[in-house]
Amino acid sequence: MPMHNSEIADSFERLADLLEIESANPFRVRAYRNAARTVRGYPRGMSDLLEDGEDLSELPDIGKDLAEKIHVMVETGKLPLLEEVESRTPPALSELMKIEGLGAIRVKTLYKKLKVKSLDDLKTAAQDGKIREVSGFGEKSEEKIRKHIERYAGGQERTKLMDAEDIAKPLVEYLKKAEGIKDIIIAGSYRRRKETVGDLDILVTAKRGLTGKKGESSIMGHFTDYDEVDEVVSKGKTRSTVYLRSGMQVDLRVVPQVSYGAAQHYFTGSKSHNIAVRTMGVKKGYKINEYGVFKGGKRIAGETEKSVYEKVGLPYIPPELRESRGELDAAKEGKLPKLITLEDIRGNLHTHTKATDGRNTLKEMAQAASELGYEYLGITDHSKRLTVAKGLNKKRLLEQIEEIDKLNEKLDDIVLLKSIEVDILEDGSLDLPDSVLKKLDYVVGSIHHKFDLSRKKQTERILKAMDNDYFSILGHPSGRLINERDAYEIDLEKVLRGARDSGCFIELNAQPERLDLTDDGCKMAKEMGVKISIATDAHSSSNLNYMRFGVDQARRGWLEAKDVINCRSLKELKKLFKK
DNA sequence: GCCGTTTTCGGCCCGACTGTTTTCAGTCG
Repeated sequence: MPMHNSEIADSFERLADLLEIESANPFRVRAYRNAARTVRGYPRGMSDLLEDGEDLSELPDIGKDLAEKIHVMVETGKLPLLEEVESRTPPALSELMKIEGLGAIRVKTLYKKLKVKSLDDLKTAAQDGKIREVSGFGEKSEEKIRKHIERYAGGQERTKLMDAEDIAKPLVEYLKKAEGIKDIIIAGSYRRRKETVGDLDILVTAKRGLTGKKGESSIMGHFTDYDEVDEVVSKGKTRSTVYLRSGMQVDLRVVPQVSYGAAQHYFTGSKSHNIAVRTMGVKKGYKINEYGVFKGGKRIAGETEKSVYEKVGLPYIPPELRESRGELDAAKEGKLPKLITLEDIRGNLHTHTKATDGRNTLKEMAQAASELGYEYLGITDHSKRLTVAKGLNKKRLLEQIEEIDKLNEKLDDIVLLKSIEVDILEDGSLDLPDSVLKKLDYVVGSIHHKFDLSRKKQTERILKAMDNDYFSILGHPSGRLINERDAYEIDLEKVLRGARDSGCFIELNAQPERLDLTDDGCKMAKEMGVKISIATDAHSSSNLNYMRFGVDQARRGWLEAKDVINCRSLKELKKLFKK
């Protein structure tokens, strides 16, 4: 079993924590954290890179030493230095640092003074009132620790973007009512449209005259008075942090208007993108922070994000690209993609109806799609193997084909396309015979069972399915459900190559809990010349609106309208489906 | 431990906020 990037990153982070507790050189500690971030965010597996003979020390923040450590980890599954450190410092101390308000120094103090070696020890010490007796701690610290142990135990899973929207939108509406608020934006990974977000970073500017002490604190007061606030962690003139009842952490920051762009840039991240931009600024003799771009103490830019990028000689970079995945080089060379927008979408190629597990009729789906301004809507009900969804057999599919033909005669502003989401069986054959598949406009094939095949077998299964003359689009290619079910193992590069060679397309499933293909997957597909279908897998007419989540993900994957088949006209699309 | 148009040594982001202090250390982002 090859070591996954996240496991390598976890080991580096644990090592960094323990070294920090041991008071190691802080820059060495940071080096491990930086390396962890690089490895965690790297689109390709370290083991794959090594297999291809790549030199890992070429990666940012990975030098000779860490390249060798990764090599050893991939080979043996072990990080000897971590084991050595863990033999003299209790490994669980690393976990204690995840408790809000506890850093390396305080964890070390509690370990030395109270022999706190684990979360349980910490809990007991807090309950017994021992912590307040340690110098440097007090009653309040002890109370906070007690509270945050519970919060930590309640889980620290990232929130799906759609759920984050449900939490953020009413809060933003509420904040807008605060006296003196001028602009408001949710920054952070929410603005980068990442599939999940950790916390909400809300940025506001206040009206002139109200940016003084009084205006800001009234905004903060309004914020912390919000009904859903469960706990106020900190509250200051320019920054406050709360936990909502949902468990979501929200940071609110107030900046003056002249700093709005710089602050947006700073708080939108990603961190590595910001560092790279700041470094470019330093080389030009500027200092860039959340308040602006400064030259010798004088602000020379910062009211808009565009002005910040301009000062370092770059065009505006859309938030979705700010992940240090090559966007700065592309921007320097004037090669940023012209990202796809929701308006580019002309149809939806994966939807279900009442015939299987959908909620609406063909006609209702057609009408809803027409209202969205679509030219076409593909109907892809399930095939017979999926009995729980009343999957269609040959006879019922033929009936649906007839029904669609009839309906199309009556519809004048939209065309329904005949299709199926056919199950890919374990051996790579399809769940319905070619004799019926060939009557369809196109075919979506998906895996709904046997998720646990080996990577090799799962890949071969898909490759074989795509070889079928009538196969058009691979549906939800990894099968993952965010926070619920891991992706099944596939060699995506091989699948993409297979798709290219057999004239197939890959779906970006826009369901907020799927978002499958990933952003990195989209980018890889684009680089390999494989086109994408962004589709909602709608099980009701209202689900058609999930398209925007798919478009967001596509933008994170650098996709342009020309990379997406459902940005084509119906005529062009039909040509694409002819193998 | 990484990095280099100030290149093999000497830097490595820093401001806001809290709590425990009595002028500041620790944490966070």
